[in-house]
Amino acid sequence: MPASIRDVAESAGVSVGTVSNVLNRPEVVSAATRERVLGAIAALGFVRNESARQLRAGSSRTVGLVVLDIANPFFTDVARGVEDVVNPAGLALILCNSDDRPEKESAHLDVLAEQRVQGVLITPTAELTPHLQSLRRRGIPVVLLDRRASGPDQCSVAVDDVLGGRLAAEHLLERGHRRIAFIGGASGLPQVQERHDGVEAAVREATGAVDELLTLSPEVLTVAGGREAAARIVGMPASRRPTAAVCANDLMALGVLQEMVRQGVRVPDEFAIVGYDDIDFAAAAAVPLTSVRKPRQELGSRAARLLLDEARGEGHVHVQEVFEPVLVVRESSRVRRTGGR
Amino acid sequence: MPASIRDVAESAGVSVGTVSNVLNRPEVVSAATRERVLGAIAALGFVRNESARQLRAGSSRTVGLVVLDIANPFFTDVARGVEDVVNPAGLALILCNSDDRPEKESAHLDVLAEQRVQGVLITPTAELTPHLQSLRRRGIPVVLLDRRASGPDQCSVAVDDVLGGRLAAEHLLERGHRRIAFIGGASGLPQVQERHDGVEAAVREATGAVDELLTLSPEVLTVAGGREAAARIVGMPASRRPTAAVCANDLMALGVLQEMVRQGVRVPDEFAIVGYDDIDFAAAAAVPLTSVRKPRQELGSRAARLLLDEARGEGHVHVQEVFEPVLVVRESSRVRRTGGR
DNA sequence: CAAGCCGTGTGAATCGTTTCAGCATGGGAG
DNA sequence: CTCCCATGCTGAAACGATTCACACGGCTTG
Repeated sequence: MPASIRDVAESAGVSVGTVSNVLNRPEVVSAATRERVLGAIAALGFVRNESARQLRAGSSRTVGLVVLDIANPFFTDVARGVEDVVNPAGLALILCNSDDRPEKESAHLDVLAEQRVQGVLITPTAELTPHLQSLRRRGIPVVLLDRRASGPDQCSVAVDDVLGGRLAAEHLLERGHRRIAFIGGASGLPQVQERHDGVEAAVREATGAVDELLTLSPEVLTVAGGREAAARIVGMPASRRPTAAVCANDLMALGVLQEMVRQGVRVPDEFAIVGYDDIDFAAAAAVPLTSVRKPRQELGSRAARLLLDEARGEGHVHVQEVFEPVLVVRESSRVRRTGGR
Repeated sequence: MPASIRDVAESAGVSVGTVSNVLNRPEVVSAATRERVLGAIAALGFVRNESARQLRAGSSRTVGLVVLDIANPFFTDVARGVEDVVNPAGLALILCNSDDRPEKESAHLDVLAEQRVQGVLITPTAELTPHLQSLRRRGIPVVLLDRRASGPDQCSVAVDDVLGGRLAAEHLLERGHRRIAFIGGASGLPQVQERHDGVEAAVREATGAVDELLTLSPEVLTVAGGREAAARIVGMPASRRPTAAVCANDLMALGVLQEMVRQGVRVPDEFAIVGYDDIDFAAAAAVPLTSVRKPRQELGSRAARLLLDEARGEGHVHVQEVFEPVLVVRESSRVRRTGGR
């Protein structure tokens, strides 16, 4: 129903080839003709049909971004970094939310493949779905985001999460904490596992044993999950109860904080909390959260640049970028009245 | 380069029409042929080219959502509501962020038009761009989100913001506050204007004058904007300084809170704050925020349902839905020591 | 036994754009 | 005057899937 390039051509009294030229290489068309064509385009309200162009061109002007949790500000910050690179390049971003569910992830990847996106940025769920492999086999660039590539045949942009976990744990150990909890999801995400490993290593080095490390795995990596974990901690006998927690992300840390406050446990005096990601809301929490900061926006923009480079082809070399996290100390882990150095 | 339907047909020894039938109406193909074709599809790794299908079909399997600020959790919650309706319907969601900038909004709308989306959900910037009108003229359904339609010729899903503003203000007035600030952006968004009007009306009714209402317009409707406004308030002489603020959204309320805390102003004792939207983080703030709650997810899902209905055609009637907001009282506006009833 | 029907499958037209070989036209160089 | 080239435009092929009229057997039916 909408006007096509043929209608424009007819109305301007030229051939379709000329209209296409006006659209794509205006310099080869004489000024007079160009004006006439542009007039017709405006008069008819012509809008190029991207499907047709794309069918001819073989690929679209879009890239896909698949995140684990769109409600987590960490990912919207990442998305903004991606957008800042991708839009100026004339590409549109299709933002998908997998909710950490492999089926949703696969479904989204299928759609992106059908759309013939130029490439996909993804923070995948724990197990890498075959859909991801098949995308790559089809020659569609895939860059892993916040997750290290398993081999040198793929780009990835991640953060040294072992270090991040270690920073968090060492900070608590220095503060005199000995019984520490690590709160991460049960989904088996490698990022989370690495954070755990960093914490564990630090605890072992400081105490000579890891018995002191309690690992809790709430169902989901959200505020609700944090609350769930905190409730379990509060339910423990005081003799075995940890005095501090490292959370695998800030949402869970906020959940832990909320539940502790609700149960009358004072933070940080009776229980210290360290989060991860350092989202903006961490600093604004009831008790401002100590957190492991990642360069969120830069993570996204760097990944997007790598993707565009790979999509351009021509001597692209795969890069596995690893950023260094930094610990930001705030109120939630301030030195304890009772213990400490 | 990827396998086309023709390759599949050849490999399975059937015509392309038959392959298409296997894909779209499997029941008209005999079981034996179907198996053979499916085998060929799997063997070749065939993925349907959506552009080609769409070129023929005339419209795509996508809808667009344009929001003012992707970093505002209010909008991600809305987006989730949209997704919950749209994905099960077999449609993909293209999420766009206008950052409250008309140029970005227009650019996104152009892209969506070229993509031939089934429809667009949008929280528009202050002035309605001509691009929006031209979309509608092209027969593409547009549903306004969190913004009332100006006429009965369009669907919209909004919240009674005059009421919301009134609820917030009456609450503060009951608590004994007289000099009240309204903190909203300078962008001229009608939603914000309506919240202001509600506050103003309540103040006038309670005090007989509106002199007591101070309106501040930070540049942006974000945490930074809130901080900016708070700094100005703190800089005022105590005699004229407001004792409470209604903020046009929770991000700004959080910013106000942060700045007040930083400047040593006690909340709520010296300064009370009411936010708007009731995002999850409002309850988790340093001082839990009183806020005007909107049904965020439902806003999105309702709008999406209206959009799908309109896109389906056949006797669609435009609906201007208005939800009622509810005030959720928390710590940031608890009764003052000094004043109050 | 002719007619009609059902179940399967074929093949060509079609969607709207891009691209490219090629055709006029006219002007300048030789 | 002829040759050549540049400029500006044309027209058709191509992209890949869908759809529809139609063909072909084999059956039922009257």
